Amino acid sequence: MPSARSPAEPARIPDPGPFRYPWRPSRAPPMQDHYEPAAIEAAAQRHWEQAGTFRAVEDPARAKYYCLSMFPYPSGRLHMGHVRNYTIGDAISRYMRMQGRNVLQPMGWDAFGLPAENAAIANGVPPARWTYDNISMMRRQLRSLGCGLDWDREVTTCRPEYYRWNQWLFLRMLERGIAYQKTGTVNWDPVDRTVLANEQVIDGRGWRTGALVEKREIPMYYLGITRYAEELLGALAALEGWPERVRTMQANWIGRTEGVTIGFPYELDGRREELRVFTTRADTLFGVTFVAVAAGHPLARHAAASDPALAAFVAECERCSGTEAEQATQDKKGMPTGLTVLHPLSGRALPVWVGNYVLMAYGEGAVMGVPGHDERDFAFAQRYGLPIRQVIDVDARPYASDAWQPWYADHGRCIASGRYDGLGHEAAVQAIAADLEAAGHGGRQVQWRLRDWGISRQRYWGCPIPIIHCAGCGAVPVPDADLPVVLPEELVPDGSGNPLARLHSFVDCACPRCGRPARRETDTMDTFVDSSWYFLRYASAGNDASMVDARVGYWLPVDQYIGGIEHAILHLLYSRFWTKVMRDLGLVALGEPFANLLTQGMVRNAIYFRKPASGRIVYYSPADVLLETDARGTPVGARLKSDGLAVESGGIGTMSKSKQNGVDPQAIIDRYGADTARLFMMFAAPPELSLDWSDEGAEGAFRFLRRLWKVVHVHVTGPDHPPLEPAALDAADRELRRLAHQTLAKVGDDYGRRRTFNTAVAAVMELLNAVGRHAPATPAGHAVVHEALELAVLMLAPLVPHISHALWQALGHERAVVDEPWPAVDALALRQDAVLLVVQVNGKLRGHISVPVDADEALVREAALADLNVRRFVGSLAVRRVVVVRGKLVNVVAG
RNA sequence: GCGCGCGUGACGGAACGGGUAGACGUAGCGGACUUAAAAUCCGCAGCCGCAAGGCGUGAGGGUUCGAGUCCCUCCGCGCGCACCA
Repeated sequence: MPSARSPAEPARIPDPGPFRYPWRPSRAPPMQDHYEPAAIEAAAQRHWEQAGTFRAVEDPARAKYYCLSMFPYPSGRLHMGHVRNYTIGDAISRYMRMQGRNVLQPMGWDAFGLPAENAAIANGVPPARWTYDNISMMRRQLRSLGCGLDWDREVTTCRPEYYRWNQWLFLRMLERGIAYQKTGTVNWDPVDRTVLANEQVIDGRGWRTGALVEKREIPMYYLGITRYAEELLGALAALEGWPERVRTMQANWIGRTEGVTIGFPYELDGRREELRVFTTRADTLFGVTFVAVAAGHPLARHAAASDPALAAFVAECERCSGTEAEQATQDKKGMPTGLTVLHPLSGRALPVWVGNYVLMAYGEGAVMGVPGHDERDFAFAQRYGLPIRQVIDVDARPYASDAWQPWYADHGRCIASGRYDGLGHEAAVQAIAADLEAAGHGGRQVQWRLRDWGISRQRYWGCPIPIIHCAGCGAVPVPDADLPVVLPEELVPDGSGNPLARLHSFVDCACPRCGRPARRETDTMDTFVDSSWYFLRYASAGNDASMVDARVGYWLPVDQYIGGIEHAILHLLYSRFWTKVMRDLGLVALGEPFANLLTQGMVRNAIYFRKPASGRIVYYSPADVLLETDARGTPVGARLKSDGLAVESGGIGTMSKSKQNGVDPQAIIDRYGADTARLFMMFAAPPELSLDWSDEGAEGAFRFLRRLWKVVHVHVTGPDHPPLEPAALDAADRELRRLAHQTLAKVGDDYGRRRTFNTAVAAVMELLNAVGRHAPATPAGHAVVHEALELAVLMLAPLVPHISHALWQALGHERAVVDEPWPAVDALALRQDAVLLVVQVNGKLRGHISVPVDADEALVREAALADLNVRRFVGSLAVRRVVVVRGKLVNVVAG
């Protein structure tokens, strides 16, 4: 996903000032000679807790940095995706902290949702109990991971003190008409008598009952996100800190299309009506030979009322159209309604068909059929024997209606179109739109793909919608003074409808308007509502008097948001919308909540399975499989450890329960420590790419930390050394020192600008390898090693904070490493006398030359041409040109 | 079908603005240490070749002194999504 490469950190990093030499030749307290992660991780975490290190306090004098990872759904245990997400966020947070920023890194729980109800159905435990238990478990796991989180700002969306503000803002939207009621279609399980989520419908049947799912029209609440379509689309361009890919996806989802709405007049029961369609190809209007409507279109329903065959077809269309994707894959089918409409310009009569490929939700729910120039209409016309008419000419190419050619859909000049003949695409669209408008049959229009956001869910474990239904007054908003409408937490759903609806103490109430007995709304809100503003609440934590307060002005926008690519559309779009609504209500000053976005890749693992003759595939955990390799290490087969028999490889896939290829992060933390888990996650791949789990890789990360520990141990138990004097070093010491500062410059760039933690780790590994090879001959040499080790520990501190905490102490420091500033690069250390240049002849590598760093081009050229191997390859050829790239290479062009 | 990406050793990946392809790690091989194994340390390691050298970044073409990187065509894989009219 390189297009989604992390953007540059736009904020200016303060100048750290001149380089200082902070070392004291003090002896550190005695150091354990073995790396024992459990003990040092507990000690480091205890220190942060006692010092309140990560408690964020607003301070207008300091530049803030709001680093936010998407909060988890409390499903039970942390999975590797969480570990990756929170390690990336923590690394960025700790790095920015070292840069002197006032960092806020909060955490919370997206605690409402369907899995809690499913668990309740399976185990008979109230969703609340299950959810709160999971939260305690996962909070403990997050602490053991060592994330620098401000737990004082924890947000739990299933708590009334949070969701009361969902209700409060919903009422404000209702007052302004942004929230409104209309009917919507839901999946109805006739056996369980309950509404099913899309994911609970499998092949058109209810997941528990297997009953054929029916469609039902029920009243629901909607949020008018389409009013913000223009702004949501337009503002994308300014979100420079977002991956291009996500912006494109959102733009496609919002889907702005310019076209023409065309009304086809008809008479029905003596009344003059118009069938409206939307098209981007108004220039093909004279090629229309039929009009197709969606199964849910009023005309289709009208015709079906008196035609049983059509009624059956309409019912069939409606049954299988669970999702739009599903509808997209089915065979294109249709049926005539027997009705006709008139062409608005030619007056010709056109048949009206019902087509299963026409979407009720987009445009007008009807399309004009132009088989001559639309591939889908062409197939439809061929199947049902409808006329095909050419009305666009492209370079006088011969048109034949027996087979589709791709160029039929190209723009060209109108023919057989009366007075529009000869016009090009744009001119024809203009002219036809103008004439339609003059005739009162339509005109130019902008169409959006985006639809309003239906938030009603017929489910228990969610935020109650604050409405009371009164026989006399209708749907009455709950008065602000009566908020929150508290969700009772002791109910246990059993799969047959919403248990709230059967709880009289919840449902029975008095109408706030007339006082007569009334019924409380039992629908709850879509959980995307909860996650649409939690990032604002972190900045207003604990405020019982208002939804948000002035602290939002300090912390927002989020400087860095980190989460999975699967949220690229819905969550991020809803959050942007919600923020804009709050802005328009005067609650916040900002219009976009997330300045920079990092979408992390999936965590994957190998998949192994057997497919027995009985047919059902059985998956095996990679931990239970032994790989066989040939002499070169190429895998040739795999066997199950338990029975020694072969298993098939299913490649690599996202970790999932169904594929049995998940790895429990807790097991890794228990075995190697949190630092190893974190280091492996950050080293194995750049954050935006998918990451493949590898036991050996985790082992390798652990090995590196153990070696780091050992190198520091050997150093601090070695001879004393004087303070570093950079000016008086021998060549080898100077070289190590140059590498150390070069590495520091690279790692700072990798963390801050590129967000490529994997290459930063590789660079520190190289530095440590060099330190291991370096045999200091003098006390001054030990001072250089000391500096290199200190820099290594500081550089690794954002990634592996626990071992860094311990090693920093061992190197003789009283202040905790977490409070240290990011070290400054010593420009003097980077200075080199000579530089090695690559020499090519005709673009091929033929040698290297060493030249003074300030050598001019003539000197470099001369040195290159003097090189023996260069002379050998140039031979008798004439040197036509010598390209010199300063500090890099010389290319001798000969021929 | 459309849109957006991505194809580099056995594997994960590196190569940042067109300038030494394969950093770093994993797996592998050889050696040291050990009664032995593990751990650790040292070394080898893209392919062909004794070497000199040649060939190599999915395939083919182009631009350039120079292409993994830019452009075109094709193939494969992944993700997203609309039969969007």
